[in-house]
Amino acid sequence: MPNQNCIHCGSKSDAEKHLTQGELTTLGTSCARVNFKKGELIFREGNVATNIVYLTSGLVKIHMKGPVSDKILRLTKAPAYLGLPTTIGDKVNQYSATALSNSTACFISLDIFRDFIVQNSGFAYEIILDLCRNELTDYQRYTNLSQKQLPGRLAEILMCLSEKIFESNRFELPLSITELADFISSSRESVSRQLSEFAKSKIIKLSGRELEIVNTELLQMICMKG
DNA sequence: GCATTAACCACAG
DNA sequence: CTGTGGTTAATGC
Repeated sequence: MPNQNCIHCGSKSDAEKHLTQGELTTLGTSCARVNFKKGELIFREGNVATNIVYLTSGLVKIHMKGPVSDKILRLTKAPAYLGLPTTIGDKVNQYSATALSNSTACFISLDIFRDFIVQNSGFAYEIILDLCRNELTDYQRYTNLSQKQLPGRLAEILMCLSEKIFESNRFELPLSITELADFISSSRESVSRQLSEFAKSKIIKLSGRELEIVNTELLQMICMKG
């Protein structure tokens, strides 16, 4: 595969915008762009981490194996880095990333990436910023999810999908019922029932995977009350 | 006690 | 994988 031309790439991360022409050229020699189909694994928990992965298009779930079942940690929408903590923080991936839609990701050699952090403070700062923001939203989600009952937890995820991911009241559910359960730490049966409940009380409309939030105010209420 | 919540199991599409 | 019904354990009036 020929080297990527990162200099003129339109999907640079905020950090990469700080790179010099020379650094971008270096980046090009060690960056490979790969397409993934919906459902394909981008990197696997337990494998050796040798690349930084930057998602340029698509939606991805970050998940790890629990003692009982899979646990979805986070949904990540492009553009975003997928595994900075697991790639830099350990030699082996602590979690997996799976494409929820057709996606494109750049694989960047860890050595090069580390050099940029050491050499370029603007680049390093953006990376730290990214990590900090993610950590904050994760803290928020986990405190929220751990203190709400099922309706509140499900409502929160639906609101999040609607507001943050799709920016619409109407969207196709990117997660199966089982995955929703893995996300909000519940059982698939409970999620299934709760979704029907929401539909029955006209808060949402669900046909197949198509979901429409009809009564946003009420869903918001349920979300906040827990 | 009684009601509520939600997990677990089993079975059927 | 999803939906449903029955059962059960924990928790809160």
